[in-house]
Amino acid sequence: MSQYIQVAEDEIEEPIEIPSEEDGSLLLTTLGAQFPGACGMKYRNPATGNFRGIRLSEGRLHPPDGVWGHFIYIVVFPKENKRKGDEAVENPHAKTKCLDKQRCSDLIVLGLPWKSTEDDLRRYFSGYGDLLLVQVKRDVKTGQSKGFGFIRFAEYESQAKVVSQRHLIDGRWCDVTIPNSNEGAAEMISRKVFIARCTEDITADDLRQYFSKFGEVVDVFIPRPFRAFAFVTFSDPKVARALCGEDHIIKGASVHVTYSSSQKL
DNA sequence: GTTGAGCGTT
Repeated sequence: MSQYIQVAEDEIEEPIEIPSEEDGSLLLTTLGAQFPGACGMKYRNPATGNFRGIRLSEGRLHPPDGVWGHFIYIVVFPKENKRKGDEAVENPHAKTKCLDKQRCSDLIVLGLPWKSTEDDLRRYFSGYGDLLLVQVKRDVKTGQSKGFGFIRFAEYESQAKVVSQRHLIDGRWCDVTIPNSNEGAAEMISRKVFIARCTEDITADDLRQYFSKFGEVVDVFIPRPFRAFAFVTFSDPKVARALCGEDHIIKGASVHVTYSSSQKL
């Protein structure tokens, strides 16, 4: 029969009571309704003092030895959410940690009228939430718009809403999607990452300072003359790997992190 | 001065 199970974000937080299904299993979706981004549960085994994982099968969590009992269960979130130096970890408001799974990305806006400006885009999309980036791509010589641009929201909810519909901007229907990130060689192991789309005012110090919050930076290299990219080397390859595929805003520019294509390991 | 699927000065 259905019962209520005590679940908490961690051992010091107050538990929430969450209902199981008729067969005693707990739907992961039910857990996710209270703890967005949750991927499992664990509990402290009194006999050993260790955590024990709860069995998950086809979206259902199953009680240990057939009964939930009086334990307080702890929600488990994906490992990426616990990245060292991530601001969500330092944030005292634990709730933001759950939403961390769904991070904002840059969004491409396709089909813009030739005349649309960044101000037009900002005016239009600010109705959906706070914007961290607004760009209209132009021919560097003529200044003529290429008919597409990029935006980025502060909140994932804004992003989710915007990509779910078409947009009438200055009389033309535009599509907004997550851009093609050229993440081909995913499983290479390296401490060095390639930083694409750098602007000329981003210095080596800027890069070092910015990326240090994710892990120890051991080298920064910016090719001269300016070529709009740079290399950052971390002491820990795990930090490099975690950052790959991400976009980061530095001095107003959305830089893109990948592994560098030509690399001697 | 033009255009209308795509992907951001590697």
